[in-house]
Amino acid sequence: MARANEKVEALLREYADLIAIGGGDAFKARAYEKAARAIGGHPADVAGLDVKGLREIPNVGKSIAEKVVEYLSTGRVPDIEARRAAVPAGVRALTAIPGLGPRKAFVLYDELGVSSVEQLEDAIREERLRDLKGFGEQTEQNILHGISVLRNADGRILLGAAMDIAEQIVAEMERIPGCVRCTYAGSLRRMRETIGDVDILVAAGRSAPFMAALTELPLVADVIAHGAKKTSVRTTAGLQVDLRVLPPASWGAGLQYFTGSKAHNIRTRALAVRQGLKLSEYGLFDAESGESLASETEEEVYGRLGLPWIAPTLREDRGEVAAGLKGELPALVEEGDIRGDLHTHTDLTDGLAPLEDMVAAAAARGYAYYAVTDHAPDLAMQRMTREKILAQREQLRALDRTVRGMRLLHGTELNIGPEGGLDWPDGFLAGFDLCVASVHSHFGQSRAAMTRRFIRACENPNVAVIGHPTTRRIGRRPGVDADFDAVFEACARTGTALEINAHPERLDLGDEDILRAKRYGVKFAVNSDAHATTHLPYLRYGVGTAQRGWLTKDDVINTWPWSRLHRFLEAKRA
DNA sequence: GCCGTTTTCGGCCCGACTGTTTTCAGTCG
Repeated sequence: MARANEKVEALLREYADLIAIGGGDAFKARAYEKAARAIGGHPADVAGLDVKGLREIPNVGKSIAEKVVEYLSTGRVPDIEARRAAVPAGVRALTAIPGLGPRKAFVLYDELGVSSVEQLEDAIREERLRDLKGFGEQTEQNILHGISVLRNADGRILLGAAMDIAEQIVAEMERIPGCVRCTYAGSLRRMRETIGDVDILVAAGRSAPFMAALTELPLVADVIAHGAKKTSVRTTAGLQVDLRVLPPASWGAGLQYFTGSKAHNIRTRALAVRQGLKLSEYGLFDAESGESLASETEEEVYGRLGLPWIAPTLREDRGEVAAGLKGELPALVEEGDIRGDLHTHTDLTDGLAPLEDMVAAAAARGYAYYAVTDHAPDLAMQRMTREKILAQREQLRALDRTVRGMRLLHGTELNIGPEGGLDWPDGFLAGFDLCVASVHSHFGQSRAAMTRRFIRACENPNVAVIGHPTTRRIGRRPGVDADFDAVFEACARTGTALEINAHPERLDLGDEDILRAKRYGVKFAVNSDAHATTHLPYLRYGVGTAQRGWLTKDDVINTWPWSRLHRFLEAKRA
């Protein structure tokens, strides 16, 4: 979604990096980083704000607000351009190499004139680095290795892929004698949509057996660090995995610390400091006496700080600590609250499994209702016809009489055409229990046309849910450009739910958009979009994303009993 | 550069690991 916020965020991040490289005040660099993040996550478009409005955003003060206004009105900020002139862009690119930070990057530029990854490789080959203070032969090797890592895997991998690896490693660790507890932490536990590295925690008396076992796993390609408290490896897929072994008595403090986020930890540590306490991964201590006050469970640690336990998916410093202090944390939707999946496919279109198999797999998950929503004819390659979908309806109704405890819904996933039209006329659509409508083509329309297109779809009385609203594919394709605030408003006005598509390549809507949409009073549907029985469990990632958007059961229509969901669908059609 | 239930000045989270040093700086999370 192209908002001015993202551009401003990138600009401020660049400025922060340039300050760090230039050897400026580290706290100043961090101030710019904090402001960048705050603006990136701010719900309102900063393009419409003046200095006063900008300063109401946390961590944005007079100086940054003025730079942002200047940037938005003229496209230029002289201070930043001066920094750019002093430090070529290539030097900043060097800091993307793992193990090479701003200080060493600047030394390379200052002493050797290196200002690109290629020049750095040449300098290493010519052995020009080892004469520099703080550099040596090993550093050369580490940088070369970092460059190859950078080129092979550009950083983060999808939530689902990281979860698969983490769960394998956790299972291996749990088999080792002496393992008291083991789980994954970090951004994975927070259910971020992409994962930079996986943090595994073990509670045990001795660390050595676990450290050794990790380095010997077949999926390990490379041992990055191997110590008593921490071991880091890189998997064959290029994912970094950090293992930490903690004494069982500090499990809760360690889990809290390594779950993060960094910003949440800074917030909780600051809260501790104000109470004369010190919070580290080993526990919550009295700052004066050093006495340990809490460490065994996260509940104790948060409790001693005056907070209720905060769900990991909320720990992004989006106001969860303040809400916790006031007792106003939302009762988040949980996977167990989901009563049915409202967007699934069968092999009648591009799914892999026949109707009976999908229904059996859904029943095994304990759902109260389940919608089959195969593609409609405008997605031409699916070759759908009225006859085929009506035959499926017959088959589904017959199956419904044999399945106990689960209501089957016959639906379809319609295509929202370039003008906002749908595959079938209203009369035919009225025969479905539920229609999901999604954009599958013409991604490049103008913002105005795309916005009109979504709003027209919302205004169709048969459309209950807008499927994967931005149509992004994480890491492959950005979302379409539309005025989503206008779309969210239309959804709220017409009683149309927005999907939180749980497929790990989509997670669409994403957390930031969910937070924005919720302000309009929109309802959501967390759906798997399963094309195979094995996709039904993807729902967990959608629920995690919904939690990251602070959603409760009441916000999510497929947690509702059928009677309430039915009324919601009927109200739209009335 | 930002911020304030100790504050408009003086803090700003904290520890592990590595490689270079011989007590520490840089990097990372």
